This record gives sequence, C-alpha cells and structure tokens, in this order.
Amino acid sequence: MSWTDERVERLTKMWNEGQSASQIAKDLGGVTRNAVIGKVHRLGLSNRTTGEPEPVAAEPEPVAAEPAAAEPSAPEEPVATVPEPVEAAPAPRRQMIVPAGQPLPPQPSANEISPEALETVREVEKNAKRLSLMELTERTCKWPIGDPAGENFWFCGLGVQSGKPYCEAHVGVAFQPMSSRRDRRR
DNA sequence: CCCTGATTCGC
DNA sequence: GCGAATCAGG
Repeated sequence: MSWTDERVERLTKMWNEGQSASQIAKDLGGVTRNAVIGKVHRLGLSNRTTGEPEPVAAEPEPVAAEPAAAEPSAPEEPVATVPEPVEAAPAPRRQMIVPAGQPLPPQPSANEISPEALETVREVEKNAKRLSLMELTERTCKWPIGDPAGENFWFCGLGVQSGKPYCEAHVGVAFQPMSSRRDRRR
C-alpha cells in the first residue's frame, strides 16, 4: 500500500478528529499504526487541531564568542522573552475507556439472580484484580466492586469473555436472559 | 496486560 | 519517504 492522496486525506481528517493511530490504521487497511504515526509526523501534523503557528522560537544559536572582555551591554538582556500567552486548554484528546453502550451493571441487589451465580461471584471478587478506571480495557471485566463513593472501589479486571464487558462469572449475573424469570403465567 | 503517540534508523 | 522496532507513558 502507498500513501495516495486519498489515503493521506483520510489520514489527516481522522487524525484531526482525534482518532487514534491504530484506529486510522485499521480504517485505511494495509498499514500498521506505526506507519500511520510515521506518516503523521512526516506530514508535520503530529499535534494541534487547527494549524497552530506556534513560533518555534528560532534560537539564533548565540555565537558563544564570549570574548571574556567586559561587555558594557545592558545586564538585563530579555532575550528569553517567550511570548508564551497562557497554557490554554491543551488538546481535547478524548479516550473512551468504555467504548460504546456498555452500560455499567446494576449492583446485584434485589435482582433475581441465581444463588449459584452469586456464589461464584463472591468467589471471583475475592481474587479480583482490583483495577482502577484507567486500567480497564476492552478485555478486562468492568464489573464494579465496592462503593463508588468510598475508597474501597475497584473493578473486577479479570479476563473477559470474548466480546462481553465482563468476566464469565459477572456475565452470568449481568446478562440473565430470562430463564429464571417466573413464567408470565403467574 | 492492554493501549497511546514519539523517535530512531535501515531500507 | 517509508515503517518496524523501540521507547516512554497511562
């Protein structure tokens, strides 16, 4: 694959939209995220949303002559007066921890969960990996354990069941199809 | 472990 | 110019 105008265009657009290099790579196909990043750099759009001039303070590379002689010049040489305005809000990089509609589960409470499931869950929670929010990925169980308002709060973090947001045990209690539901024939 | 972008350097 | 390998960080 080569960087045709179309592909470069797509790359530029997606990059400016904040897409990650790997996402762009997947979208374009035929390239790896490294290729994308490399191209991004070569194009000079490593960062910035709207072409930020950002004067690269061309350091005139002072001719460090240093003639050792008494230089009668003013002692205060404001050369380092960088027009640094104010560190405005940086890049609005958005990283979705929890991709899409992967609703956090309702804590097992007054739900109709099979006793066995609750049992295994207890077991699982004992050796949960206690991951923090940042450590969650698409492959870690996102089942919350503890009180979100307290300090004793973490996520299960065990390996998930392909695709699902939770580990096997938690999937069991999260997605209770409608088996144990009492027959509508009440 | 999974991911992110940044850099380097042989091709 | 290209991108794999590597680095640095979360």
